[in-house]
Amino acid sequence: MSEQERRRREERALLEERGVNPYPYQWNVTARAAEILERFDDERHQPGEDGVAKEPFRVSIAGRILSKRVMGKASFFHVQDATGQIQVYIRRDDLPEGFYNQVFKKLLDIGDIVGIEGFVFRTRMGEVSVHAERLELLAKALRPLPVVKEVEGKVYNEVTDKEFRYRRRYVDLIINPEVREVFRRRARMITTLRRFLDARGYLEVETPVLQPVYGGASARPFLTHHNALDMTLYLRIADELYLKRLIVGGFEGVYEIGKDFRNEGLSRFHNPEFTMLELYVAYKDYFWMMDLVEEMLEHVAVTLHGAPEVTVGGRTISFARPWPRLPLFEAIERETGRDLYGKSRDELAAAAETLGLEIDETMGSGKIIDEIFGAFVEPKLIRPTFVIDYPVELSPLAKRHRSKPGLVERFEVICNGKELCNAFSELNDPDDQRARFEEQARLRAGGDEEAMQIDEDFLRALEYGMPPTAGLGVGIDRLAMLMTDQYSIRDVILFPLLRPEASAAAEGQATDENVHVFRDAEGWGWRFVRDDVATESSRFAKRDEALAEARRAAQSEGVEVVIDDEA
RNA sequence: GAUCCCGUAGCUCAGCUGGCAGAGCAUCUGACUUUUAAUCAGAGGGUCCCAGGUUCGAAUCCUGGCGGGAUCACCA
Repeated sequence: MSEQERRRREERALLEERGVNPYPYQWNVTARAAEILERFDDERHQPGEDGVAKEPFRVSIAGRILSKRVMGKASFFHVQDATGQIQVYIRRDDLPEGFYNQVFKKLLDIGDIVGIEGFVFRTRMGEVSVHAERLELLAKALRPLPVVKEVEGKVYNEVTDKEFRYRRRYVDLIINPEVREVFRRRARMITTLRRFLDARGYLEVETPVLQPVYGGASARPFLTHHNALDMTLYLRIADELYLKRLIVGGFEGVYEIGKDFRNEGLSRFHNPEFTMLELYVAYKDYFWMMDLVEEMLEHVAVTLHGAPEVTVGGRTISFARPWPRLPLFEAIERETGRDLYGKSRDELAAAAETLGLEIDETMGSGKIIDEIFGAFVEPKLIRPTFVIDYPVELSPLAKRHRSKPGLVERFEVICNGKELCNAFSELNDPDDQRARFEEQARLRAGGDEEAMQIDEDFLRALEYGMPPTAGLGVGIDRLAMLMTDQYSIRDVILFPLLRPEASAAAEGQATDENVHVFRDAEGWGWRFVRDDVATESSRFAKRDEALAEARRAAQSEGVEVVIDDEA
């Protein structure tokens, strides 16, 4: 514990000795900082010579102390509430005997949460402030807050360490107002989407996150286990198959905004859990859906920015309708000079190799086309663009194109070089769907861990008949990155996934019930203790090898793997 | 998974070719009743990420590890 933390605990004890509860129950807030600054009127509210205003502006506020300037028998400090900061002026002689010298000066710190009653005035230096007549501690902070100072727009001692900010987002939010603004804007964006869809009569629904069969996308899932039923469950990788069941059920427009989980790497565009909007509308096709997406995202941009233009990374991107609609193969031909439509797998592989891409045996034709698109086309598409008509191999849930053999009626919206939306005319022929699933099963047997599972119940639902349907998925986090001008997905997710802190692993969950991975002089190993009988592995040179073995052992024992913070 | 960069006080950071661990803010003591990065005088505070090596001597050099960031790969 640092000196400052020890001191704050002592202060708390001294407060308790004086009969002050460091954690009282409530405070009656009548005004917030931003609103006080806005409403203050010098004519009516500023006290005159006699110290009395025409109309005294009395307030009761609450917030966190962010700075403290003691000048003998009077002090100034800034308090921050949800709306911003306001200065408070406090004088010894306005408060009960001893309070100012013994409590305010000695026992209250930056970071403490306080309530203040008083009247609003403007100081000689011109800052609208609250003249405190009563001050009460509402919560004692035991850890010191990083002190960030700002003068004329220049910020001093700014906390720039990303790890600190992500691991202690609560501190980040206190000291970085622009971070609060990002998440407010994200919330406004989601509200705007919801209102847009509600206004059209679509039903917001919730479908299972825990699924016995996962599907709706190509991705590796997270596994979990249900004890009572003794069964493996998967965290959903997409909502799609359940939402389409609801279209079978007779709802004509359903949507869901929720988390999907994909057991894959992290990057500035990928977090293992992320937010997706999915929408399904009966009797519509992908052309109709393109119109809707344009209208919806233009509306979001205008609502958040007042105009369809959005600035991202110093570049202006317009969401104004209409957006270009570019067939996938045309886009590839435009950028590579090669017409790949209708080409065989081997011809595609040869083309890709002459373009400098590495192709291996396991890659099918759809995969090769996707590689070429990702390398040569996607990064070039900056303004929102519909890329349409994908190869059927890449799209096991999309309906075959009405006129172009080998393709499906599918579009992606690419914006700022990255996929933002994915949509299709939904496949509703149950036999074709079964054939597509079976093809996926073959890929799976061939080692493709991302191939889809056969979902028999979904096929049964289609056999009852699903109307023609248009479906859409929107990556909400990526849309939020665009709408808030953030470079990394971690900056639009409040608590992005990080490796656990070493101390957390050691203090938190380490029990003998689990398989422990450790490191000693001989290398990495694992051990497991049950009924005082220890099982210990031989040593591995690499942590990952020991970890993989430990996982196997843990799975067979039905326990967790714990990485010990030792050696 | 690969490559590069980073890890020093509560925060931001300096510390060169190896030689007593530093600054500003924060904290503590004192002064100061309209200050605002308040000011002035003083004080305390360190697992220099961890382990090993080289060396008379390591925050500094070397190796390995841990954590983070960036780029790439993977991933629609």
